[in-house]
Amino acid sequence: MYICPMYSSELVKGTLRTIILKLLSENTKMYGYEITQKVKELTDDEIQLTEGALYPMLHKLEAEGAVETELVNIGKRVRKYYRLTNLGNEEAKEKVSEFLRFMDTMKNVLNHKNSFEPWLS
Amino acid sequence: MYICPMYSSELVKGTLRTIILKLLSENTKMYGYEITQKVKELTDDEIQLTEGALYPMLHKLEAEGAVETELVNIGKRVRKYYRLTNLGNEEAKEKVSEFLRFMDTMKNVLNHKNSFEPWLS
DNA sequence: GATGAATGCATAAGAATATTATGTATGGAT
DNA sequence: ATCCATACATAATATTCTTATGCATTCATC
Repeated sequence: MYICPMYSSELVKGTLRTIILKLLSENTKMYGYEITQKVKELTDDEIQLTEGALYPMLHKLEAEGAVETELVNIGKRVRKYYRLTNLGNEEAKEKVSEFLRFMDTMKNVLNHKNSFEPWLS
Repeated sequence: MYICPMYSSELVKGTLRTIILKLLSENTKMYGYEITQKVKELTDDEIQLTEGALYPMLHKLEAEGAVETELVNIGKRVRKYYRLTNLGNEEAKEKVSEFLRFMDTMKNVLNHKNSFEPWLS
Protein backbone atom coordinates (compact mmCIF):
# COMPACT_ATOMS: atom_id res chain seq x y z
CA MET A 1 0.00 0.00 0.00
CA TYR A 2 3.03 2.29 0.12
CA ILE A 3 3.43 2.69 -3.61
CA CYS A 4 3.79 6.16 -5.06
CA PRO A 5 0.39 7.21 -6.39
CA MET A 6 0.01 8.61 -9.87
CA TYR A 7 -1.67 11.74 -8.65
CA SER A 8 -0.30 14.28 -6.28
CA SER A 9 -2.18 13.39 -3.18
CA GLU A 10 -3.80 16.74 -2.62
CA LEU A 11 -6.24 16.13 -5.44
CA VAL A 12 -7.48 12.85 -4.06
CA LYS A 13 -8.07 14.47 -0.70
CA GLY A 14 -11.69 15.03 0.06
CA THR A 15 -12.88 12.37 -2.34
CA LEU A 16 -12.37 9.30 -0.16
CA ARG A 17 -15.76 9.48 1.49
CA THR A 18 -17.49 9.91 -1.86
CA ILE A 19 -15.61 6.98 -3.37
CA ILE A 20 -16.45 4.64 -0.50
CA LEU A 21 -20.12 5.56 -0.48
CA LYS A 22 -20.37 5.16 -4.23
CA LEU A 23 -18.77 1.71 -4.25
CA LEU A 24 -20.98 0.53 -1.40
CA SER A 25 -24.04 1.82 -3.22
CA GLU A 26 -23.50 -0.64 -6.02
CA ASN A 27 -22.10 -3.64 -4.20
CA THR A 28 -24.46 -4.31 -1.26
CA LYS A 29 -21.52 -5.27 0.92
CA MET A 30 -17.75 -4.85 0.73
CA TYR A 31 -14.82 -5.15 3.09
CA GLY A 32 -11.95 -2.73 3.44
CA TYR A 33 -9.31 -4.52 1.48
CA GLU A 34 -11.83 -5.24 -1.26
CA ILE A 35 -12.51 -1.52 -1.58
CA THR A 36 -8.84 -0.72 -2.07
CA GLN A 37 -8.57 -3.36 -4.80
CA LYS A 38 -11.74 -2.22 -6.53
CA VAL A 39 -10.50 1.36 -6.66
CA LYS A 40 -7.17 0.25 -8.07
CA GLU A 41 -9.00 -1.74 -10.71
CA LEU A 42 -11.47 1.01 -11.66
CA THR A 43 -8.73 3.65 -11.87
CA ASP A 44 -6.12 1.47 -13.57
CA ASP A 45 -3.86 1.77 -10.51
CA GLU A 46 -3.97 5.56 -10.56
CA ILE A 47 -5.73 5.93 -7.23
CA GLN A 48 -4.45 3.75 -4.42
CA LEU A 49 -6.22 4.19 -1.11
CA THR A 50 -4.01 4.03 1.94
CA GLU A 51 -5.11 1.97 4.90
CA GLY A 52 -4.38 4.80 7.29
CA ALA A 53 -7.03 6.85 5.53
CA LEU A 54 -9.48 4.11 4.60
CA TYR A 55 -10.07 2.40 7.92
CA PRO A 56 -10.57 5.55 9.99
CA MET A 57 -13.05 6.76 7.37
CA LEU A 58 -14.98 3.47 7.45
CA HIS A 59 -15.13 3.67 11.24
CA LYS A 60 -16.34 7.22 11.01
CA LEU A 61 -19.07 6.31 8.53
CA GLU A 62 -20.17 3.58 10.91
CA ALA A 63 -20.20 5.93 13.87
CA GLU A 64 -22.37 8.31 11.83
CA GLY A 65 -24.81 5.58 10.91
CA ALA A 66 -24.08 5.63 7.19
CA VAL A 67 -22.89 2.03 7.17
CA GLU A 68 -23.44 -1.13 9.17
CA THR A 69 -20.92 -3.89 9.69
CA GLU A 70 -20.97 -7.65 9.69
CA LEU A 71 -18.08 -9.86 10.79
CA VAL A 72 -17.49 -12.96 8.72
CA ASN A 73 -14.98 -15.69 9.49
CA ILE A 74 -12.80 -16.66 6.57
CA GLY A 75 -10.77 -19.58 7.79
CA LYS A 76 -9.08 -18.21 10.89
CA ARG A 77 -9.32 -14.61 9.75
CA VAL A 78 -12.14 -12.21 10.44
CA ARG A 79 -13.35 -10.13 7.55
CA LYS A 80 -15.42 -7.02 8.27
CA TYR A 81 -18.09 -6.28 5.74
CA TYR A 82 -19.68 -2.86 5.38
CA ARG A 83 -23.07 -2.16 3.89
CA LEU A 84 -24.97 1.08 3.43
CA THR A 85 -27.87 2.01 5.66
CA ASN A 86 -30.76 3.98 4.20
CA LEU A 87 -29.09 7.08 5.51
CA GLY A 88 -25.84 6.10 3.84
CA ASN A 89 -27.60 5.41 0.58
CA GLU A 90 -29.07 8.90 0.57
CA GLU A 91 -25.70 10.38 1.30
CA ALA A 92 -24.11 8.36 -1.47
CA LYS A 93 -26.48 9.87 -4.01
CA GLU A 94 -25.87 13.36 -2.70
CA LYS A 95 -22.11 13.04 -2.63
CA VAL A 96 -21.82 11.64 -6.14
CA SER A 97 -24.19 14.20 -7.55
CA GLU A 98 -22.34 16.97 -5.77
CA PHE A 99 -18.99 15.79 -7.05
CA LEU A 100 -20.16 15.66 -10.65
CA ARG A 101 -21.52 19.16 -10.29
CA PHE A 102 -18.25 20.26 -8.74
CA MET A 103 -16.34 18.89 -11.73
CA ASP A 104 -18.51 20.95 -14.06
CA THR A 105 -17.81 24.03 -12.01
CA MET A 106 -14.09 23.37 -12.05
CA LYS A 107 -14.18 23.07 -15.81
CA ASN A 108 -15.32 26.67 -15.93
CA VAL A 109 -12.20 27.64 -14.07
CA LEU A 110 -9.64 25.32 -15.62
CA ASN A 111 -10.94 25.14 -19.17
CA HIS A 112 -11.44 28.86 -19.29
CA LYS A 113 -11.77 30.17 -22.82
CA ASN A 114 -9.32 33.09 -22.52
CA SER A 115 -6.23 30.97 -22.76
CA PHE A 116 -4.30 28.79 -25.08
CA GLU A 117 -3.93 25.31 -23.65
CA PRO A 118 -2.14 22.95 -26.00
CA TRP A 119 -2.12 20.27 -23.31
CA LEU A 120 -5.91 20.00 -23.50
CA SER A 121 -5.69 17.66 -26.44
CA MET B 1 -15.96 36.04 2.78
CA TYR B 2 -17.81 34.05 5.46
CA ILE B 3 -20.73 33.03 3.30
CA CYS B 4 -21.79 29.41 3.20
CA PRO B 5 -20.30 27.84 0.09
CA MET B 6 -22.41 25.76 -2.26
CA TYR B 7 -20.10 22.77 -2.08
CA SER B 8 -19.20 20.82 0.99
CA SER B 9 -15.75 22.12 1.61
CA GLU B 10 -13.94 18.82 1.47
CA LEU B 11 -14.36 18.69 -2.30
CA VAL B 12 -12.77 22.05 -2.86
CA LYS B 13 -9.82 21.03 -0.72
CA GLY B 14 -6.75 20.28 -2.71
CA THR B 15 -7.81 22.39 -5.68
CA LEU B 16 -6.82 25.81 -4.36
CA ARG B 17 -3.26 25.64 -5.59
CA THR B 18 -4.40 24.51 -9.03
CA ILE B 19 -7.00 27.28 -9.25
CA ILE B 20 -4.53 30.01 -8.31
CA LEU B 21 -1.86 28.81 -10.72
CA LYS B 22 -4.38 28.54 -13.55
CA LEU B 23 -5.75 32.04 -13.04
CA LEU B 24 -2.28 33.52 -12.86
CA SER B 25 -1.31 31.68 -16.03
CA GLU B 26 -3.85 33.67 -18.01
CA ASN B 27 -3.73 37.05 -16.32
CA THR B 28 -0.03 38.00 -16.10
CA LYS B 29 -0.64 39.58 -12.70
CA MET B 30 -3.39 39.44 -10.10
CA TYR B 31 -3.79 40.37 -6.46
CA GLY B 32 -5.41 38.28 -3.75
CA TYR B 33 -8.77 39.91 -3.54
CA GLU B 34 -9.00 39.94 -7.32
CA ILE B 35 -8.49 36.17 -7.35
CA THR B 36 -11.35 35.62 -4.94
CA GLN B 37 -13.65 37.74 -7.09
CA LYS B 38 -12.58 36.05 -10.31
CA VAL B 39 -13.29 32.62 -8.86
CA LYS B 40 -16.70 33.75 -7.66
CA GLU B 41 -17.44 35.07 -11.13
CA LEU B 42 -16.20 32.01 -13.01
CA THR B 43 -18.09 29.61 -10.76
CA ASP B 44 -21.26 31.64 -10.44
CA ASP B 45 -20.65 32.05 -6.68
CA GLU B 46 -20.34 28.32 -6.13
CA ILE B 47 -16.72 28.41 -5.06
CA GLN B 48 -15.77 31.14 -2.64
CA LEU B 49 -12.16 31.17 -1.54
CA THR B 50 -11.58 32.05 2.06
CA GLU B 51 -8.84 34.50 2.93
CA GLY B 52 -7.50 32.17 5.60
CA ALA B 53 -6.74 29.64 2.89
CA LEU B 54 -5.86 31.97 0.02
CA TYR B 55 -3.19 34.19 1.56
CA PRO B 56 -1.16 31.42 3.18
CA MET B 57 -1.20 29.56 -0.14
CA LEU B 58 -0.01 32.64 -2.03
CA HIS B 59 2.79 33.09 0.48
CA LYS B 60 3.73 29.46 0.11
CA LEU B 61 3.82 29.71 -3.68
CA GLU B 62 6.09 32.71 -3.34
CA ALA B 63 8.39 30.90 -0.90
CA GLU B 64 8.62 28.06 -3.39
CA GLY B 65 9.49 30.40 -6.23
CA ALA B 66 6.35 29.75 -8.25
CA VAL B 67 5.25 33.38 -8.07
CA GLU B 68 6.84 36.80 -7.67
CA THR B 69 5.24 39.78 -6.03
CA GLU B 70 5.02 43.46 -6.72
CA LEU B 71 3.64 46.06 -4.34
CA VAL B 72 1.56 48.80 -5.89
CA ASN B 73 0.17 51.81 -4.09
CA ILE B 74 -3.51 52.43 -4.74
CA GLY B 75 -4.25 55.68 -2.98
CA LYS B 76 -3.15 55.00 0.59
CA ARG B 77 -3.56 51.28 0.27
CA VAL B 78 -0.92 48.79 -0.81
CA ARG B 79 -1.98 46.16 -3.26
CA LYS B 80 0.16 43.05 -3.67
CA TYR B 81 0.31 41.68 -7.18
CA TYR B 82 1.38 38.13 -7.91
CA ARG B 83 2.76 36.90 -11.20
CA LEU B 84 4.00 33.48 -12.28
CA THR B 85 7.69 32.75 -12.63
CA ASN B 86 8.82 30.34 -15.33
CA LEU B 87 8.78 27.65 -12.70
CA GLY B 88 5.24 28.59 -11.72
CA ASN B 89 4.13 28.55 -15.31
CA GLU B 90 5.40 25.02 -15.74
CA GLU B 91 3.66 23.95 -12.58
CA ALA B 92 0.43 25.59 -13.71
CA LYS B 93 0.40 23.46 -16.85
CA GLU B 94 1.16 20.33 -14.90
CA LYS B 95 -1.47 20.96 -12.25
CA VAL B 96 -4.25 21.74 -14.70
CA SER B 97 -3.40 18.77 -16.87
CA GLU B 98 -3.23 16.54 -13.82
CA PHE B 99 -6.57 17.74 -12.56
CA LEU B 100 -8.29 17.10 -15.87
CA ARG B 101 -6.83 13.63 -15.90
CA PHE B 102 -7.97 13.14 -12.33
CA MET B 103 -11.52 14.08 -13.30
CA ASP B 104 -11.49 11.43 -16.02
CA THR B 105 -10.29 8.87 -13.53
CA MET B 106 -12.96 9.81 -11.04
CA LYS B 107 -15.61 9.41 -13.70
CA ASN B 108 -14.60 5.78 -13.95
CA VAL B 109 -15.37 5.41 -10.29
CA LEU B 110 -18.44 7.59 -9.92
CA ASN B 111 -20.06 7.06 -13.30
CA HIS B 112 -19.54 3.36 -13.08
CA LYS B 113 -21.72 1.44 -15.50
CA ASN B 114 -22.98 -1.18 -13.06
CA SER B 115 -25.48 1.03 -11.41
CA PHE B 116 -28.66 2.88 -11.99
CA GLU B 117 -28.17 6.58 -11.40
CA PRO B 118 -31.23 8.67 -12.18
CA TRP B 119 -29.49 11.73 -10.76
CA LEU B 120 -26.96 11.71 -13.59
CA SER B 121 -28.88 13.92 -15.98
C1' DG C 1 -20.20 63.50 9.23
C1' DA C 2 -21.41 58.99 10.88
C1' DT C 3 -22.07 54.30 9.64
C1' DG C 4 -21.85 50.24 7.13
C1' DA C 5 -20.34 47.63 3.17
C1' DA C 6 -16.75 46.66 0.09
C1' DT C 7 -11.82 46.57 -0.67
C1' DG C 8 -7.41 44.70 0.77
C1' DC C 9 -3.94 42.73 3.50
C1' DA C 10 -2.56 39.41 7.31
C1' DT C 11 -2.21 35.80 11.04
C1' DA C 12 -3.61 32.47 14.74
C1' DA C 13 -6.31 28.60 16.82
C1' DG C 14 -8.46 24.70 15.85
C1' DA C 15 -10.62 20.95 12.95
C1' DA C 16 -10.44 17.68 9.39
C1' DT C 17 -8.20 14.55 6.69
C1' DA C 18 -4.43 12.56 4.81
C1' DT C 19 0.53 10.30 4.94
C1' DT C 20 3.75 7.52 6.96
C1' DA C 21 4.94 4.10 9.94
C1' DT C 22 4.06 0.38 12.60
C1' DG C 23 1.83 -3.77 14.63
C1' DT C 24 -0.58 -8.21 14.36
C1' DA C 25 -1.90 -12.31 11.96
C1' DT C 26 -3.33 -15.80 8.22
C1' DG C 27 -2.67 -18.05 3.77
C1' DG C 28 -0.53 -19.31 -0.48
C1' DA C 29 3.45 -19.87 -3.47
C1' DT C 30 8.51 -20.96 -4.36
C1' DA D 1 11.52 -21.36 5.09
C1' DT D 2 10.62 -17.05 3.22
C1' DC D 3 8.17 -13.70 0.76
C1' DC D 4 4.12 -11.63 -0.86
C1' DA D 5 -0.78 -10.98 -0.64
C1' DT D 6 -4.59 -10.70 2.35
C1' DA D 7 -6.81 -8.30 6.27
C1' DC D 8 -7.45 -5.69 10.14
C1' DA D 9 -6.00 -1.63 13.21
C1' DT D 10 -3.87 2.57 15.39
C1' DA D 11 -0.50 6.38 16.44
C1' DA D 12 2.43 10.34 15.21
C1' DT D 13 2.87 13.71 12.15
C1' DA D 14 1.89 16.87 8.21
C1' DT D 15 -1.00 19.44 5.38
C1' DT D 16 -4.63 22.17 4.37
C1' DC D 17 -8.69 24.16 5.36
C1' DT D 18 -12.32 26.84 8.42
C1' DT D 19 -13.27 30.09 11.60
C1' DA D 20 -12.15 34.05 13.88
C1' DT D 21 -9.84 38.10 14.40
C1' DG D 22 -7.20 42.31 13.47
C1' DC D 23 -6.03 46.49 10.91
C1' DA D 24 -6.82 50.08 7.46
C1' DT D 25 -8.83 52.53 3.25
C1' DT D 26 -12.57 53.86 0.21
C1' DC D 27 -17.16 54.61 -1.16
C1' DA D 28 -22.10 55.13 -0.68
C1' DT D 29 -25.93 56.74 1.89
C1' DC D 30 -28.51 58.52 5.46
